[in-house]
Amino acid sequence: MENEATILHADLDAFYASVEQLLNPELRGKPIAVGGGVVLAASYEAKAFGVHGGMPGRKARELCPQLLFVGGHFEDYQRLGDAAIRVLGDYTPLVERISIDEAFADVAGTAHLFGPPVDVARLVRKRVREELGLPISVGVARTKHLAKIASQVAKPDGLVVVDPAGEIAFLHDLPVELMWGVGPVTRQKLADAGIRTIGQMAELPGKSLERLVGHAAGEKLSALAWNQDPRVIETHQRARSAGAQSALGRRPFAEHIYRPALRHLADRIGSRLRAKALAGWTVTVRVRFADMHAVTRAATLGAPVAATAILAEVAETLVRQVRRDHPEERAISLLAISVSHLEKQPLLQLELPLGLGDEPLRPGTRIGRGRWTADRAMDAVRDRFGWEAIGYGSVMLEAGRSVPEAFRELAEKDL
DNA sequence: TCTGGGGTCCTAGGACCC
DNA sequence: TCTGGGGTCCTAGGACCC
Repeated sequence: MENEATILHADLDAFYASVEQLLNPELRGKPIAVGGGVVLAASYEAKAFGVHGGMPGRKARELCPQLLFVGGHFEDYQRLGDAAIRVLGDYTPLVERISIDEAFADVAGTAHLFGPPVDVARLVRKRVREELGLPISVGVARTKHLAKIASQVAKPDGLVVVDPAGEIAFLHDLPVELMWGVGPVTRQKLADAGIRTIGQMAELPGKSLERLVGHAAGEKLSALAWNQDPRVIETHQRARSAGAQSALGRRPFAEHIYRPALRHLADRIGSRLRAKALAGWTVTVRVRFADMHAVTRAATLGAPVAATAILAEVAETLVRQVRRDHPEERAISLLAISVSHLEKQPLLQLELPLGLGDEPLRPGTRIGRGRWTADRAMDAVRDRFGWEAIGYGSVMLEAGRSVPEAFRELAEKDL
């Protein structure tokens, strides 16, 4: 069994852009970008001009003057992404969703029902095309790493099967940046050492690779280059942190700016945590200055927190520390809060003394006055009437303004 | 007019304990 | 007074992924 290619990696092509072209036939065959200030997704027609996700809208327009910017149908993205993953789920319970538009599946145990993995892959592609109207690429291989690379090679709208007998031949001619874990920095380091293909990386002595990219990354990349991938399908993984961030443009580093912004971020995180009965011990704040250089400050508390007001107060204290440490910085461009070391909360939240002044936070600071009841009441109102009904939700809408609220929710991982 | 948002994991140094 | 090593936790920063 282990020598058979039973892992599928399915990846919807240019997902948001494809949905827009599905919903509006006039957009089909044309270069389009979802987003505005920043490109969230580009159609293949736009990619031909060099436009890609994450690119500033202005640069995209320079590359492709006829580029059409379209508004996001965020609810449709969620609906169609869910539907595509459900198609995979029709053939095996072993589905690991990676993001809104991407998932692994292991069909080892269901061949007697649906035929060999290649047949399942063809069926999935056919059904997603016919039932949802979307192109999806699928890679089939013996490991997750090979299946993922195969689906990338298959794009757009293709199917690639890696025969277990030909894995090394398939892998070794490909460029290193197709590997999981090789981003721009590592790609450049490897290029500087004359390494461009996975085969060249495999030939490199392990020690040399570790000197280039560090111990852990070196070991992982070496194993992958030699086609050793120990990862298995994991159907549900617990979240390790929950965070929120907001780009602010360029604003004064002043309390009347960061205080309401932090309130809003704390509110988003707090309500997500409470919805899953989670709380976290460590609060991390990130402040990005006008020159895009960023610093972080963290504090591990004496009790896990999920209350909006507590999160906001801790975050404000940490940001004040940043301001004290960087008095020369006059403007900020982004604020972020993250809560980690999460744990499941018992039903009752204890009332604890609050000890936060202007002095720096120290590990073990006792903190966590309840405010649980008020937060839960607010959460309940929102469950019925929506996020905007109550609270800090609208405070930052005019200030933040970069990305629609709905897009944030798409990016949220299940906690 | 610069440059989104939500995550995971690793490294390195210091504190602290044994 | 000086020397020492291992283990763990914490913080800050960075690379990477979608």
